[in-house]
Amino acid sequence: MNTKQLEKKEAILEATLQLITENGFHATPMSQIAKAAGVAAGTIYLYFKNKEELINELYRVLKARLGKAMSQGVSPEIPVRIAFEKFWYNVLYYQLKNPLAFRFLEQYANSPFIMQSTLEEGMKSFLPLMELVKLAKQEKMIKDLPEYVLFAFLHAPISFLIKMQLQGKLTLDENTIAQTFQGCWDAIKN
Amino acid sequence: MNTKQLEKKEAILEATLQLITENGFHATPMSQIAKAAGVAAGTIYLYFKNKEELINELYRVLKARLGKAMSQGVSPEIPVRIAFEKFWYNVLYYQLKNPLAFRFLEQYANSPFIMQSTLEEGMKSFLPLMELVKLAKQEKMIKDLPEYVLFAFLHAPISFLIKMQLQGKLTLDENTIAQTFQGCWDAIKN
Amino acid sequence: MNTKQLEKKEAILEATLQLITENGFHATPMSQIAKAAGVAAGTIYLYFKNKEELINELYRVLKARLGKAMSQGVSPEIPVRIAFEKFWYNVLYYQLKNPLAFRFLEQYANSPFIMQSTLEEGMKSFLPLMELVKLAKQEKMIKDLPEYVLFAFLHAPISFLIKMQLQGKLTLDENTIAQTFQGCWDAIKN
Amino acid sequence: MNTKQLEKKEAILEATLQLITENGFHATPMSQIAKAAGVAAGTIYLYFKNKEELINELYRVLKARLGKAMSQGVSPEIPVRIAFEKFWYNVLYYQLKNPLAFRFLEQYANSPFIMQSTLEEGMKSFLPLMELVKLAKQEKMIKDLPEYVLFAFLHAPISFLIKMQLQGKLTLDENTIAQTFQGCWDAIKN
DNA sequence: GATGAATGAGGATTCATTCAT
DNA sequence: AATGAATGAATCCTCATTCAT
Repeated sequence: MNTKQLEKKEAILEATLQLITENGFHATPMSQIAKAAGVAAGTIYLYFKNKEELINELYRVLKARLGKAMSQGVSPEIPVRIAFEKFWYNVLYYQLKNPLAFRFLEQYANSPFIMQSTLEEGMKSFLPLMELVKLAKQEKMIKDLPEYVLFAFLHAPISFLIKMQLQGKLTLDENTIAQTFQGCWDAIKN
Repeated sequence: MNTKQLEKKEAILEATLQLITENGFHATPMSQIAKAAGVAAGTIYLYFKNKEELINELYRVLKARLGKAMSQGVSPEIPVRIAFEKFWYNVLYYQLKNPLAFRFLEQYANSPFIMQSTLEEGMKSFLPLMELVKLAKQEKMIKDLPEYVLFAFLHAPISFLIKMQLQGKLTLDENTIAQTFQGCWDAIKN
Repeated sequence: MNTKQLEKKEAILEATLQLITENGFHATPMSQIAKAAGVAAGTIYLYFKNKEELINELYRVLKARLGKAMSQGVSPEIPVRIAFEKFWYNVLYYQLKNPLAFRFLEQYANSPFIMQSTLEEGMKSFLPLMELVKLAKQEKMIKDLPEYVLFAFLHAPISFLIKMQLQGKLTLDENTIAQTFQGCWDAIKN
Repeated sequence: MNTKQLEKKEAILEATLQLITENGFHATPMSQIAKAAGVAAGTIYLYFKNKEELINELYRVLKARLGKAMSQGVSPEIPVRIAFEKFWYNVLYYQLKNPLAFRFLEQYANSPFIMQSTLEEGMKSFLPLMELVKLAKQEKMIKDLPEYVLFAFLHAPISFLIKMQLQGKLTLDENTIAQTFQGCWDAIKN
């Protein structure tokens, strides 16, 4: 695929994200996506098999971007506690800077439109964090709990708070954010 | 509305919960709901103005049930720490016993089908817990953080874990559950 | 049928006239008619076989009333010219005083809802006038034209003008009315 | 719109005229119109926003055609009396040659399906005749009556007689037609 | 590759009519 | 006689997808 085609595909995904997040899957006709992306309706089908494939691909792309952003600046030589903090802040700031992507992932992670296989592939974004959890657990730095439970404490409150912030119910200042991370850490630290 | 009519309305809501949670809003025709509820298609419209009203009413009903279950056995004279635990366990067990309701609420809380007003009404279910948070904060039993943050630590990890358990990714035994609550408490306690 | 029943039937016809003239046949559900008439939906079917029968009966009733009003004060001993005038004025004033009935008859005379037999029965309202036309023609007081043509000159312009007046496009004062009748007469007189 | 598309639009209008005049607006499903026009149901919606728009457009088109036919061969240099006659005969023959259009216009001019704006646009077809009426009145060739009254004498009887003829109640021969026009003229001439 | 006109299946909703009460 | 809850057939319209250009 050449550059022009990649741009076209990207435009379609971008339009889909925008429209489908605001209006919902079935309230967004393919024709509307095509219009917003500046292509003809039929063109979408040159890049995506059908509407379901389109939305699944969007899910994959956004999850991959999130995963990439999350691991930014994290490397094995960094102390574990600091690595956790980096992951945590990376996710927080990335989500706040990409509210549409965040809302899309929240909305469709539980929907019947996203296939099981897509969901599982999406989980891979969190692999580096899961690895760190495993490591820290082995080193007794954090509690001896099932990994999903430890992950829950790191992941779930933050998502909830981002949602609240995006809904305007809350404004997270630097200080609160720091305390919130501290809370997460208090929940799991040994 | 007499008993027979109430039963009919209940049957429609039940069928809606079942079908819409499994297949999604638009993949579930009203005719299918009617059939599953044992009524004619037109009958649904005697009880609900339209499909959107139906799903919003379902949301309201399920939220109200959850709210009622959550406050079971909680009263002002109970020590704060115990009250938190009661709320927390009530939610956990109610959700695990009502997986369809849980999945429905997860799926539709972020969807465009549920109206703002419905969402706001639904928030009332958590009022008693929010009040307790406020009280505990005043009494310096828990950290001096925005109430939404404190709430996030109590609410979000549990929801995440229920989802994992319902997806079969995890089995929460008594011991893990207890430790998980301890983690929540560690996150917020002073 | 006792008085109470007659009143009920009359109320149904009245509601039908009102609603169906304003909104149209298919935009007026039987349930709405029932409500406006102060009866239950099923009750209408005790008095009329179905919706079509109801509207046909309404047509018959209104035509009969018009016919009755039209012949008011006309009798064989009156001079022909005066009799014409009486008919003509009777129709004019009756229609202006019963705009709903006028609009209904205008609207439904050409619609597929009114059966041929109803239309033909309705024509009987005009029999006395037709008889007068026949007589006047024989007596060479008016032109030797087909009776329908003569009738057209007496009937059609007046209907058109009533419609205009009801639409607010025109206000017929005494003088204009007199001149208009004169025009009709000029058209047919010998 | 290219030729093929114009033909398609025309076919849809033609089918609509046919079916809706015979059976009525609500007794004619869009699917039936589509079938008769040789297109798919959805295709109609490429050319007309909805059923109401379709019928309104049909009204506009037929009114415009009538207007065009009416003014055929009329020009300012023609003597007024002759111009009236031309208008009058043009309308008569056009309507007799296009009975479906006539019946449609009769039926829907008073229906709630035709919007006020459509009606008003349709009135423009008669502008040339109205102008002539105004002129003749100024020149004292015809009576000093409100223009609508003068128009009524020219327009209404003819419509009535066309209807009678189309219903088979009457056969207008050359001679009768001429005398009928004479009647109209007698009604308004000074 | 790109277009967008055309398709036609599918579904929400309405409403005339019935019938148990 | 009167009710009004229940029915389910009927129809408008949308929209994913195709395919001739």
